[in-house]
Amino acid sequence: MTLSDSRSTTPDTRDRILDAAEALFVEHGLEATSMRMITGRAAANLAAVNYHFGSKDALIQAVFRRRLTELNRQRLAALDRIEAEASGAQIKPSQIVEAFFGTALALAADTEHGGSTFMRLLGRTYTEPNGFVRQFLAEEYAEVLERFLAALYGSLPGVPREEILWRFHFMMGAMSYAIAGTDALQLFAGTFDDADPQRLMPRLMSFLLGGLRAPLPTFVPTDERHGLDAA
Amino acid sequence: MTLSDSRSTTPDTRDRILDAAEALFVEHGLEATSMRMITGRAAANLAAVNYHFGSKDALIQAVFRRRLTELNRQRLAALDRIEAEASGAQIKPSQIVEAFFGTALALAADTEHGGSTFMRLLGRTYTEPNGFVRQFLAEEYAEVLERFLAALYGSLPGVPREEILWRFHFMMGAMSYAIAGTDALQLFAGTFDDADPQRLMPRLMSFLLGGLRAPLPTFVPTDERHGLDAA
DNA sequence: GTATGATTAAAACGATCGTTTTAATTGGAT
DNA sequence: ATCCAATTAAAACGATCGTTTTAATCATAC
Repeated sequence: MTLSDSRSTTPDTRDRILDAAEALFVEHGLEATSMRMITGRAAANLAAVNYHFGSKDALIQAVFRRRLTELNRQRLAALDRIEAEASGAQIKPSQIVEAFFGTALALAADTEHGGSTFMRLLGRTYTEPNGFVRQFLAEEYAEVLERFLAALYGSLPGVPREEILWRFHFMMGAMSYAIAGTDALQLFAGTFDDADPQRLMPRLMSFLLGGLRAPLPTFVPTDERHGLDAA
Repeated sequence: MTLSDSRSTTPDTRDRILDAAEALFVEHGLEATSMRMITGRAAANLAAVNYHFGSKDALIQAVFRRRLTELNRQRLAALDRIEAEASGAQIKPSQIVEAFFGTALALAADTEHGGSTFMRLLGRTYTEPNGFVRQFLAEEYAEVLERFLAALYGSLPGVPREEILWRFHFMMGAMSYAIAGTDALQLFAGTFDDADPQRLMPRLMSFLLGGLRAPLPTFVPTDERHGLDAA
């Protein structure tokens, strides 16, 4: 065997490196995390990363792929189940939203197996400037996005697809901030006591569905202000 | 004079460095942008950054402060105007949202004076892991956030403040992705033709207000699934 | 026990980083 | 014209980066 037996009682060097890198990437970012920081935290030799993964870039991909493959598999499985239960009938947008974002939030709530750590990393990586990371994420997400967007199109007939695409993008942003919330919100409001992850899910879901089902914007071609009526 | 006369016909070295750094920070990120890249693009000597700003960190702060001070000044002015016109009466949440996010989007639509460039940078910096950047942004935003959150609390009586705080956070995430949308969405959906910045404003506003005014989540203390009714 | 392949250890590689130092050049005021 | 402060230019600093090389150690099959 060459790589990743991965079925041993104590985590081998390869897994320790992945865990250390994941945690450090969240804490300092991809670029600011050095190989020496990673191998130091993993109690491995400096050359171990290049030996097991080939390069730092390959390690970054391995860190993301390890979690992302399983997350997207769960997402597709949830969508499959919904579509099977509907058996051709109309699917509610809330079901689709919950399948996509609920699965992610469930992983983000899993603090025992490092899922929470990874989701914080993933949330801030959607806007990562690093070119190869962006392309890698795009490829990893291609199938899932295609499936879920198609499902949303079908569940919201009459709504322009561009509008759905934008709103899905907005929902991704809200989710990203929701997951990173513990980091960012404490900077905003001094004391932010209610970071109960159990409440985060319904909070985000209400917000996302409210935004998704909001009245369509009335675009005024001139520079006249748009008229959104009150709350 | 010691620094920043800043009223000359041709941009001086200091301004050229700020513009170059701003553009490079968007393209490559803060850490991945080197002093040599900055001074090279600005047609300045390598030592010019340390001479005019003192350090790279100080330059980063200068890049953000230059735009952020004016943006937040406009935001507070818009809020002042709204509260003056209301003269004690109830203010609609849509007005507050538009004052905060509309001002930002207007800056993001200003491609002539680099406002668009900066807002893309700002959006991805909210989740920046770099410690000193986060603290700097928190300080720059402290007053504005306090004012706007207080205004939202007043305009949404009966809604728990924690809920408003979270939803404001979600709105920040949606706006961040909205501004970075041109970058990120083209990775998602292959051809994404409708990036008309004129339509972005009403699109985002509808979504934000829909999310802000969504029904409050019903939190179920057990692990029972939450019941959000359909679309 | 010994050979063999996988892994770890230790040291060094060239490159680039942010910063500093020293010198040259500029532009006004006297 | 001359001095002086501000700015620019050029070169080097030590530190750290990702990576590679070479040697030592480990585990296992024979």
